[in-house]
Amino acid sequence: MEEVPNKCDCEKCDVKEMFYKNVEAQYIEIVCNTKIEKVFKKGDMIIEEGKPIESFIYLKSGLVKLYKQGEDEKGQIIIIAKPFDFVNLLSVFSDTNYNYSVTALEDSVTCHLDLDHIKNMIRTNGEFALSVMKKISKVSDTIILESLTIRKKNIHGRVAYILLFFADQIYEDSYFELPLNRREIAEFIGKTTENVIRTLSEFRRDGLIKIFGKSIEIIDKEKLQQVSDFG
Amino acid sequence: MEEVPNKCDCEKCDVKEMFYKNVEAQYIEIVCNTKIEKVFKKGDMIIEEGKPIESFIYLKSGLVKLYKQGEDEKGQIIIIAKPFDFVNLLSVFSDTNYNYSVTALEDSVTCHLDLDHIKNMIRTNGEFALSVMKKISKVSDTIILESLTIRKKNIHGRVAYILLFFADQIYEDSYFELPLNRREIAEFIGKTTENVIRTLSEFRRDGLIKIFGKSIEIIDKEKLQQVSDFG
DNA sequence: GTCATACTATGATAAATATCATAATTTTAT
DNA sequence: ATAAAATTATGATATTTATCATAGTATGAC
Repeated sequence: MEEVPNKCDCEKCDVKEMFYKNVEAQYIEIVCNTKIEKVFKKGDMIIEEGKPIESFIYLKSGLVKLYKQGEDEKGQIIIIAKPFDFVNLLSVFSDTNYNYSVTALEDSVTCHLDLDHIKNMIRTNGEFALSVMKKISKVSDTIILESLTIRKKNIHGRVAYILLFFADQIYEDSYFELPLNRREIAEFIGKTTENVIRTLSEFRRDGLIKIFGKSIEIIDKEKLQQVSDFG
Repeated sequence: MEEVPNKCDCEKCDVKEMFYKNVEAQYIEIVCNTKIEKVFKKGDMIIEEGKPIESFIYLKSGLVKLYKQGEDEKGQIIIIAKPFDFVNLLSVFSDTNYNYSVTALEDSVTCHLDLDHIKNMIRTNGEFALSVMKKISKVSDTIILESLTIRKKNIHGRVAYILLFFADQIYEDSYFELPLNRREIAEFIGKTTENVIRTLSEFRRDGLIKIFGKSIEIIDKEKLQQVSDFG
């Protein structure tokens, strides 16, 4: 992991949006001057469960997984987060230590803002406070509703859902390279690795997808959608 | 449902705590004067999925369930909320309509505060903003972590977990009346009604609990805890 | 390049859970 | 009070999913 101090110049940054819309210039200055960017390679751990929460972190580029690693058991993936989904806002205002870990699924860059500065801005700027609140609320909502959606499906529905999730929401392409291995998909959808593999093989046999190792091509999207919806 | 306008006089109210600690007297006045209390009978619907979010609601007394009701399928219970767990803060700052429904499991009283007043207070009072944020964050965290906890258990573990949840966190008594019927327990833990019933019967046969209709007495708490932890 | 290790794959079997059927019991409505 | 409806209960069976076993394939370390 590499540290790169940087000015606030990211395109399409939600946080910047909140800043520029709502925050006076001198505060932007302070926050930007203390901002740190960190560069992570695929597989690097960004946040470790149990460690103290020291800054306000969001993802600038790349892809990460949030997960919980219980003792020797298998992990549980909570969400896959893409850029500008905040990474650590689940507990950042309610807890002192992380309840989950975050690992880079692809080479990723994170922005770290001083937590006290952010809190000061919330204290002194109401519109900014409401923006942050809206963002937190949205992310929590998404996690909860997605987990309910997945939980009512059988394994076929769950695997189909994940494939469409990557195709539609992450890569916007019917051909993509899976950022998770089969075990991680299993940890995301709450099934065993073997059955994830088996289900993918079935989808391939039925002509719904093509599999080239970690690469997937969705062939019959309509039918895959049906499996996701009704499975 | 009965409407009762009321002053801010509730004991142990988290919101009042936030107010008195952080908010100037004139704001308290405004919020209190527009506060409405509503009285619900067991089984009454408090919030209906899809309806617009019009106020900031929290539970003063009683017990409620948050759930999602999909078409003709069975519902999914998200959490059981007790007094001073806010009821509607999951989406209140990020959405215009409810993503879930709320129904009273016991006779309940809710407090309704004008949403615009609350937002104004957040705008004008930083400490209050941080308090609200902390509360939202905490509730979301709890929901997410609880759902992960349940999801890694088998049916025995899940039923044991629910029984201990009511005994320890809701009623603080090893003897209590279940506020959910067997179908609702099933909707909470994501298993079928029949298997919930069967599991309760097994626990009874094994001497872990006694069952008198909806009333439960936990006989061997240590063993039930083991089933919850390792099942 | 080769070896070790992890990942993908598939079959056989076991275990867990859901579904279907039926009946007793409790609750609700009239 | 009684009928209807919902809930609780249990057994039999089917289905789904997990586990165990084994092997091929890919990947990384040296």
